[in-house]
Amino acid sequence: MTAVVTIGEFSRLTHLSVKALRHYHDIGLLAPAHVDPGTGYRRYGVDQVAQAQLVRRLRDLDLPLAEVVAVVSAPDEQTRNEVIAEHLRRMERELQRTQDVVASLRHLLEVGTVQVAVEHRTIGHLTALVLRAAAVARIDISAWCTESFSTLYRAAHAAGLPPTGPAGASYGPAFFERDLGEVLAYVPVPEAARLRCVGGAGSPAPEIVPGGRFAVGLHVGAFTEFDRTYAAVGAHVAEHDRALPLPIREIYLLGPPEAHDPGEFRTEVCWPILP
Amino acid sequence: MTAVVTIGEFSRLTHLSVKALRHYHDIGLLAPAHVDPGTGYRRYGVDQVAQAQLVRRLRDLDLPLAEVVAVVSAPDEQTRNEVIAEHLRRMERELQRTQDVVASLRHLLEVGTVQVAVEHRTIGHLTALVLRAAAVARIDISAWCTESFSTLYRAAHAAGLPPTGPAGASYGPAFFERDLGEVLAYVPVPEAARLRCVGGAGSPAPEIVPGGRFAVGLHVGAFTEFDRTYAAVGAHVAEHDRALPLPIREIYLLGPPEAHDPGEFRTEVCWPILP
DNA sequence: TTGCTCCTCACGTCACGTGAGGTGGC
DNA sequence: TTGCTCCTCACGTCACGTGAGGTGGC
Repeated sequence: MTAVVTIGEFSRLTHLSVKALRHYHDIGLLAPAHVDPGTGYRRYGVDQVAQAQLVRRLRDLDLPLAEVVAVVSAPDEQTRNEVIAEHLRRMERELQRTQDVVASLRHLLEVGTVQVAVEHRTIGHLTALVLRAAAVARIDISAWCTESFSTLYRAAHAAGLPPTGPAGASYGPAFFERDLGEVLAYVPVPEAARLRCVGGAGSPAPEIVPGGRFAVGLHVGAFTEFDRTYAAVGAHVAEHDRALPLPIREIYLLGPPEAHDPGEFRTEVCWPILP
Repeated sequence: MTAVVTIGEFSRLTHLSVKALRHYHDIGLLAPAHVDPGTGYRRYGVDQVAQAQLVRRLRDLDLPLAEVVAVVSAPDEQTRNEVIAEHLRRMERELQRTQDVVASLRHLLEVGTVQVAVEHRTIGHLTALVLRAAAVARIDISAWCTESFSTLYRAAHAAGLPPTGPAGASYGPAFFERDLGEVLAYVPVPEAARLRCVGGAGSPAPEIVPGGRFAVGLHVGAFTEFDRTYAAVGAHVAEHDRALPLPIREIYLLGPPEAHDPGEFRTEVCWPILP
């Protein structure tokens, strides 16, 4: 028989607040060993502290409660450790992003707004291997692009189609206005590809990517700084052209995996305008 | 005359979502240059993008909106940079804490619960220099203790009173149950000190710290691991003694600033019990 | 004229914290 | 018996996101 303690005692044992303990009971994580049916008084067994210690550390790492439940009720050690490891990787990525933003903020405060030369260009229709998604969240865009272009280049290579120009992607208005919207990634291939059967089932098939008239600015640097070139191109358009409510296109002249230093990345930002 | 754009265009220029822009307008941060009185349509000037870029970076760093307002409306560059710098320091501390918790989690998963030898001890009344606060938040406890003990040791030294034993602190029940409660820090000094006029105005004065009967366990290691020894001592008390609803005392046998490696810290955790 | 954009509520999210008002346990 | 602990609502926090329902602009 292990001893039982009141919620207040258990709080002192575990360094979890009474409010938190009641909440964990409400959601089914860490239910007390016994609840008095008349008074509702909670009694915790001292053998529950081990679980409480785990919960406390996971919450201190901001693991969402739903995942804490998953860890605590994991059928085996491996499942449990995988949830934790995935969260630690998420935190690593967050840290990297934070460092990028700090650098970007420093850059903004030092340099102020950037000057970007904006040119007008008519882009023709392109034959290309295409991947699209109806709703990509802005936070996921980097991972989505990495994966998509990897797939596209592999498919082009497997089909013996040499890319005929830089890859690109186009972003629907909702992607900016709602942080969630349609994205299309493409790798240009020879026109003749359309006549051939390319890839297997599930592989990207050749399509026509429609062209148009664009105001174009060259973005030099990391993707975290994209808004600065968008601001320059968009401001130019607002002052000199008529913007069209079509997707904005980015053309990746130089980027990963070829370039490793984000400072070297070169991307054209193409803003659709009235001809 | 700078051009004006709709909220949707401004969203594409700045990479701030339309919902976020409306929210920033509501709270008075980043108000549009013009609002149509009839329709409520917002029009932003393209010269507002610079401010928007700053806001976006600050929010990406999780600076609270109230402080973003403070930065954006700072009277001078120095005020602005100080708010930002303070936030960056906060983030540094957060990172350190996160790394500590990761280590602590790893330790828990590897070692499991710790064994702690618990002894019973009657502690007598102590003459000591004392600092107390009615409500210290758990997150602030480390900073509060560092500052308090620094003050106490300086006061003892200035008054020519050599500490007669290890320093300690006592934590009221609410400190654990509500993550916010009374804390008292003390440094023991010779009894004769009570007869002398010590320190100047505002300096801690000598007092009697009441003793009592305690269950005592030795905590070896970092303060982030405190809950493990609390669990051991508290469980022992629950099984063998009657706990009293009095403050729990910690006695700092070895800690900062003398020891630098948290692995070496030694602290006694004293749980008040019925004699 | 027809979509499309824009508008304003009202409510949801997440993990508790903050009281209010009341009762049981020692 | 007297505090003290414990209980359950109901609401607040923070920075927007998610619709609903409706109107203006090109």
